[in-house]
Amino acid sequence: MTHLNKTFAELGVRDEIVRALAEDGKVHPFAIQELTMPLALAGDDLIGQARTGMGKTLAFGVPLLQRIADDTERPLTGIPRALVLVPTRELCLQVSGDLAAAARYLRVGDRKFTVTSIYGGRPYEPQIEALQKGVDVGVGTPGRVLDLAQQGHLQLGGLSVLVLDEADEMLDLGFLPDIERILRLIPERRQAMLFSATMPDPIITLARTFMNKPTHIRAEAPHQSAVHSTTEQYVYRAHALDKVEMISRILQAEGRGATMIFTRTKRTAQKVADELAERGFKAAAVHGDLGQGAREKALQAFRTGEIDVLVATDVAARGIDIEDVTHVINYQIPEDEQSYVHRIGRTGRKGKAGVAVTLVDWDELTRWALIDKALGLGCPDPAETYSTSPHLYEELNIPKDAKGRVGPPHRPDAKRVSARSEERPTRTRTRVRRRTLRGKPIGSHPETPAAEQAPTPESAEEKPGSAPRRRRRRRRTTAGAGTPTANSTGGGNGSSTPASGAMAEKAGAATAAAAGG
DNA sequence: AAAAAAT
Repeated sequence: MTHLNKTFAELGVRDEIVRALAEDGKVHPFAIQELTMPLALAGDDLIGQARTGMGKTLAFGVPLLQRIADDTERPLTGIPRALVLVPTRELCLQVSGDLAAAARYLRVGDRKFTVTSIYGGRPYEPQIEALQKGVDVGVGTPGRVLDLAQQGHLQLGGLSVLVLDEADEMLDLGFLPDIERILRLIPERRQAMLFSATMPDPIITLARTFMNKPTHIRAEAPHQSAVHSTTEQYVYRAHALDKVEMISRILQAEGRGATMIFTRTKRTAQKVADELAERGFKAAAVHGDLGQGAREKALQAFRTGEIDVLVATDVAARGIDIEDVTHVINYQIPEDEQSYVHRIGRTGRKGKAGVAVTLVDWDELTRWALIDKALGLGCPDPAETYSTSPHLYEELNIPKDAKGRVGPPHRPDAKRVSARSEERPTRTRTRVRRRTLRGKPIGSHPETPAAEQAPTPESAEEKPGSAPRRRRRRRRTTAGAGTPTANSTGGGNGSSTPASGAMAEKAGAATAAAAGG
């Protein structure tokens, strides 16, 4: 599922790039990279789809670098020849870092090949200076790219390659206007490559309006789940006031590594991060209300392991590649199925195992059911999982009541707690779907580690100092589905791409991180 | 309806 058979060298990638990749442990390309190479090098427009963490960045990055570096008819002049657009500033830094790493041995005459990031929230000067000194590949966010282009500092007339990373997001309503403006500044004759793990049909239809007979390449068969089979998905119903407590217990699970917690709003992200920090966890928040410096600082601290809990809005849902993220927790359910796929895609990358826990609040049941249905998870009503999944239950050490139901955490302030616990939806539990949920997480491996009774770090005591927490509404729960593998081909509009051959399974290799500031 | 993205 992840790899085919050739090496980067065998695919015709030039020595300088092969050497850089090899030094970073990348010798065998991931399936999407190998499938994309021939078409991308030929200059074809294409839509590339592969699951999260399976090497999409280099799938367009390597051929992009190779193509413009090899173009003898149009030697590099320092005017950008390729532009990669991404939805967030942090992803901009990551992608530009990845491309710069792959290009580090390439040279243009007597200078180095240049990749630069162009994004907002930072002073203009450094970016303008870099552009004036000469840039071969630009990686940027729409707003700043447009801004610098309109100011005349970024010349887009020389582009021969345009890439939309997280393409479905880039073509979503919020970004579309900017993308359309940028397209008007780019030469008609250019190669366009769109990549994402999720590509809703309407988006593909829209994409075809500005692409030239794009080939749709998929590393997995269309019917396969967009989620890795190596990621175990759990869904629980949870009451608003219990979420932080539940999470604090999950955070004590044996084997937990770096963990990302997603919220629907910026306020909640900050609140949860603060509460977890108060409880002694090494946590920080990342969301759009923070200054760019704080955003990058938090992400960097998370990358280095200085902190191991990152609470974020969807600003960090896509593309961010951090090794060893073992758990992803949805404190609030995502807006749609694409967001769910991308959020939990922060774990289980490159063949590694991952755990995704979604907490669903009563108010979110209807919306959750839609996501469940869209992804075929088979767990539409978390309320019914209330007393199931004893397995995970033990593993996460989430408290349950005498009847074995996942109950509210034990709190000194028994009054309030008991009152609320009586309201718990004991009733709603139909047994119908229980079989689906019994025991192991839906779609996960039958064998899972046993429980671990880790003591709560700090029981939920009332913090004198902390102000009475304002509660927000929104919750989530339930389990996920397992997944597949393999490759296949997708027939895009007119053209289609051949499926891949046998996929050798190999861990390691491929995509890397790097960010650079 | 939320978040992101230029200032």
